[in-house]
Amino acid sequence: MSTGTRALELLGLLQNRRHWPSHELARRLSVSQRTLRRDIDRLQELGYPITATRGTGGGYQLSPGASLPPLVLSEDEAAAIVMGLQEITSGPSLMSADAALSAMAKIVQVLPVRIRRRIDSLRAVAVPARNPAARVGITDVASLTTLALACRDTETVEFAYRSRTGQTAARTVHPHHIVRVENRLYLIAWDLDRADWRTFRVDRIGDASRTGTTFAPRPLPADDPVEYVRARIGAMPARYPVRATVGAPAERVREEIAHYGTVEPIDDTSCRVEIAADSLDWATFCIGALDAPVVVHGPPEAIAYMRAWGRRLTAGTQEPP
Amino acid sequence: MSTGTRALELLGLLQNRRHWPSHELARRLSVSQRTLRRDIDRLQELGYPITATRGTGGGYQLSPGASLPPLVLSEDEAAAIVMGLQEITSGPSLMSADAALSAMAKIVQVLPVRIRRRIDSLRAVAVPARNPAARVGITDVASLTTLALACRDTETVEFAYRSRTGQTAARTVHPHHIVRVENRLYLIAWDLDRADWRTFRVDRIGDASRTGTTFAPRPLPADDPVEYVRARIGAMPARYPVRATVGAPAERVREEIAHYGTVEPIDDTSCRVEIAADSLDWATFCIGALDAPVVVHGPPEAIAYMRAWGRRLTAGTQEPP
DNA sequence: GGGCTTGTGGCCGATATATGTCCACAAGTC
DNA sequence: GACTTGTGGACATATATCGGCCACAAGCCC
Repeated sequence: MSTGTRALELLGLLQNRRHWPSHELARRLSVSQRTLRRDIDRLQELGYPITATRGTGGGYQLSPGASLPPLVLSEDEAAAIVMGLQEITSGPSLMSADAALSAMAKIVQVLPVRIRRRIDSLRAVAVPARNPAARVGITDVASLTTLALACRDTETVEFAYRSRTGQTAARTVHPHHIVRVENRLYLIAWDLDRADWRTFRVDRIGDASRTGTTFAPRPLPADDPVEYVRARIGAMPARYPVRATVGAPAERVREEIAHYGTVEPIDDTSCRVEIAADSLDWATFCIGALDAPVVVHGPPEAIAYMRAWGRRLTAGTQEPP
Repeated sequence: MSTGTRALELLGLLQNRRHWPSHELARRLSVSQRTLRRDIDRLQELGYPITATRGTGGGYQLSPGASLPPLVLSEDEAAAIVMGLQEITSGPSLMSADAALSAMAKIVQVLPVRIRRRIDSLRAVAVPARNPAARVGITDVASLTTLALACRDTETVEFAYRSRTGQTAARTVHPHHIVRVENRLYLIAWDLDRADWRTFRVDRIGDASRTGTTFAPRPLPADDPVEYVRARIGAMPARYPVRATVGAPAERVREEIAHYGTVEPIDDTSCRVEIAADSLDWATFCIGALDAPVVVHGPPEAIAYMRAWGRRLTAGTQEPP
C-alpha cells in the first residue's frame, strides 16, 4: 500500500469513529507508530483538524475544521445522500437547488451501478406521497442527474417530453441551466429542432440520455435564469388559482400560507389570498387549515371540491347518539 | 504540494467536470504532463475508474466504478447534503434511517462551524411546515447529530427532555441506538439516573451535548432495536387515535391511507379506519381527502375540529350571486 | 492515406521522501 | 510516583518522485 492510499485509509478510519489510540491505527494500517505519527502530521499539514490527547485513554480524533475534507462514504450512506438530495430538489425546501444538484451530480457520476439500482428500486416502491406538497414535481433520479451532468459538461441530451396536453415527443437540446421556481424544477435549454430557447418542466422529462457530443454554451437571452423561467411560465396560468377572502389579519394568514401563495390585506381583520395550486386536495388543505372564516371566490371546480369536503366532514361528524 | 494532496486535488477536479484534457490538468496541478500521467496511473491503481480518450478532443474523465471514491465536496454541496439527510430522517422515506444518520454524523463531524451555522439558519427560516406529514418529527440537526455521534462513539450524553406532559427535565444517558418507527426517530439509551433502559422521542430532545466520557456498551434487553421500541411505545396511546367508518372499499382506502393508519374491511363497500395522528390538521386532511362518505367516531376533539373545518368550507363556498 | 492532435509507456538520472529503530521527553491518568 | 500514551529528533537505508526525451498508438480532419 502506497503512502497516498494510506492517507485516504487513515482519513476513512478517522471518519468512522471518533477516538482512535495510536497503536490501533498503526495496526490497522500495518505500519509502525512512528510512521503513523508522520502520516498524521501530513494530514494536519493538509489542514485536517486532527487533535491528539496524551496520557491514559489518549489517542487521535478528527474534529471540525476550516475546510471540508473529502468524505469516505459507505454505499448505504451514499444511497441515503442521493435520496435526501432528491427529496430536497423536489420538495418545499429553502435550500438552493443548485448546490443539491451539483452534489448529486458528483455522487451519481461515480456511483457504481449496483447502488444506483438500489436507489431506483427504493424510489419505485416509495409511498405514493400522501402529502400534497411532496407530490409536486416528482422526477426520476436518473433523468434528473443526467440533465444536471449534461448542464455541467455542456453536453447535448435527448429526452421524451410529456407536454401539458399529455402528448410525448422526443427532444434534442443543449441544456443550459436547471432552476427551481415555485417548488418545481425547470430545465432551460436550446431546443435543436426548434432552434430556439425553451423551458421544460423536469418532472415531465423521461428517458433522458446523454449523447456524448459537447457544444459551445450559448448566452442566455436574460440575465437571471430564475427570472427567465418565471417570465416564461408566468404567461401560463396555474392549474387552480384559488382566490379567497379570509376573515383574519393578513399577517397571521401570511404566516400560515408562507410562500405557497400571496396575501393582500383588506383591513385589519380580513385579507385576500391567492394560492396557485395544482392539486385540489392541497388547495383545500391550505384553505381549511387557516382556522378562520373564509369565502372562496374561485375557480368553480375548487369551490365545488371544497364544498364536497365540507359536506363530507359535516355529515360525518355528528355527535354519536 | 505533496503527491498526496495532488492526488486529492486531481480527484476533486475530475469530480467537478467530466472532461479534462491532459495539458489543462497538468497546468492546474503545476506539474508536467508526464507526472500527471503517473498520477492518473496511481489513481487508477487505487481503483478509480478514470478513462482516457485519445485523439483530437481527447482527455480524461471519471466514470462510475465498482467502489465509491472519497468525495470532494464544496461547502454548499455539503450543506445541501445535510439538509437532505435531515429531510430523510424526519420524513416519510423508505430509506433506512441508519445509513442517513451515519452519513450525517460523518459530515457534521468535520463540518466547519461556518457551514453548520448556515444550515442552522436555513432551518430557522424554513417554512413552518405547512404540510402535515413533514411536521411530524422535526428535530434540530445539532441535537440529532450529537446523538448519532455519541451512539457511534459510545459516549455519554446529556440533554433536556420534554415529556408528554410538557415538563422538561435534564437527562444523562448512555446512548445505544437511534431507530425510526412510524416516521419518528427514537433514541434507545440506558438512563443513568434511573438506572434502566428508556426510549426517547428524538424530536423531544433539546440541547444535546456530549460529555466526552465513553462507556462500555451494554447489551440491549431485546434482539431487534426496532421491535424493542415498538413494544415500548405500543403501550402508549397516540395523541388523537381517530376512528372512522368509510363508505369505500377497504382496498382503495388502504391505498390512500398508505401506512399512516390501519384499515379493516367491514364489507365490500365500507371499512373501518384508524389513524394515529398527533395533529388534528393532519387527521382532518387524511379523512377529508378520502373522497368518500365517512362517519367519524372519535375522539371528540377530532370530531369537533373536523366539524369546524366542514362548517368553514361549506360556509365559504356558496356560489357567487 | 497524410498530417494533425492527444494520450501511452519505457528509460534514465538526480533528488526527495518514506520508513523503521532507538531514545529522551512531555503531558496526561490513577 | 508509577504508568500510559503521544511527540519529535537523529540516522541509515530503501524507495518513490519528477522531468525530459522518445517512439508509438489511436483517434480526428482533409
